Amino acid sequence: MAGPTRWLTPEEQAAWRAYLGSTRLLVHALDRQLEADAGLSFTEYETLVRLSEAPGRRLRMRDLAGASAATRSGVTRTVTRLERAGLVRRVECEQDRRGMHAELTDAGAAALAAAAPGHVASVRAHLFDHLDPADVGRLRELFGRIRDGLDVTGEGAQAVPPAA
Amino acid sequence: MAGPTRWLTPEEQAAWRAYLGSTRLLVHALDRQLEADAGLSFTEYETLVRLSEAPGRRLRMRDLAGASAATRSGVTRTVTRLERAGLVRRVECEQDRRGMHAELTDAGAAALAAAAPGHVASVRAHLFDHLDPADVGRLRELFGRIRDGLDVTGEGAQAVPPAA
DNA sequence: CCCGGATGCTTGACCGAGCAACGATCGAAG
DNA sequence: CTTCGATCGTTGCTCGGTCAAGCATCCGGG
Repeated sequence: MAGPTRWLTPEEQAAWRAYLGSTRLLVHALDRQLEADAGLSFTEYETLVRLSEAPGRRLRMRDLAGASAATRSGVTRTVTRLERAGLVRRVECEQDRRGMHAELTDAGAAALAAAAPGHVASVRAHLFDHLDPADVGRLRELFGRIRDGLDVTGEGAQAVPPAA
Repeated sequence: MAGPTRWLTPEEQAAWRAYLGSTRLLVHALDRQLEADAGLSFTEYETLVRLSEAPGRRLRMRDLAGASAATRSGVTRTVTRLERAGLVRRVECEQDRRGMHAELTDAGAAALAAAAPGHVASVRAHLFDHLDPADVGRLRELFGRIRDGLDVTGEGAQAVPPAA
């Protein structure tokens, strides 16, 4: 530890709690909405989105994992679930025989198309309706920085620098 | 649905993804840090914090649930875990014989005191070091509004208002 | 060519959280 | 006082996720 703890100011604490609490409620609400409306979990929905944006509507498992901040095993199980539902198909990789592609099926694309409007409406209602354009830009820039500070230096040692 | 879907603008989409991704990474990092440093999950840590702030260092289960955006059953299990570790004690409620208090033990207070500096340092390193005071105020106000828009009107019907 | 370490995906064991259901208790209405 | 609906906390079930181990494959050094 570098020195005495610098506790959060009341303002920081309030911001931190509002951020945590609202995020938890928001994700939960989106999850429920998707599940009720389209029979998809938020994770599954996001997986479909990634695939739909990828060239050839397919992505290697590792890339899917990297893009989602999830572990490989989590991706495996999610894809298995989606495959069982017919929304995704596994395709072997020719260049690397270890590799696996997850490929969006037509049914998957249809499911995504059906689920998207409700999901977007929910995100708008709960999040963006409370933000003006300046907020959006600020949020983007701010959380972009936070993300970069996290996923590049993944290790916890960085959390409490030794001296400087 | 009120009308054609208003998709997210590229800016909104970027903000949304940065927000989601960084939050996921952040919470995960905090969880790992706490677990490694103090043997507590983030949920457990938060529970101890709430109790430490409550009068008499005790809170009813329902209030604990309400404060944490968690379900009653989740609180039951968390408290059971903490009780098994000796950090919390269950105390029956005199006014309401259905009720249960969770009360912080001295060992619990000590565990919290030991865990807090590292946790706060981690929150600073990953979050507040990227924010200036104006950002903090803005975040607080903004997420406060989002939270209020979510936990008061808990129902999903509000997500897509019929007309107005 | 062969071998050893690294990488990619999967699987098994475990854990934490939510939902639904349950028994116990409260409180208000008759 | 009795009764009926609502509330509190707990529990069974299931789901989704991580961790660690495993097998197959790749790739670079001898």
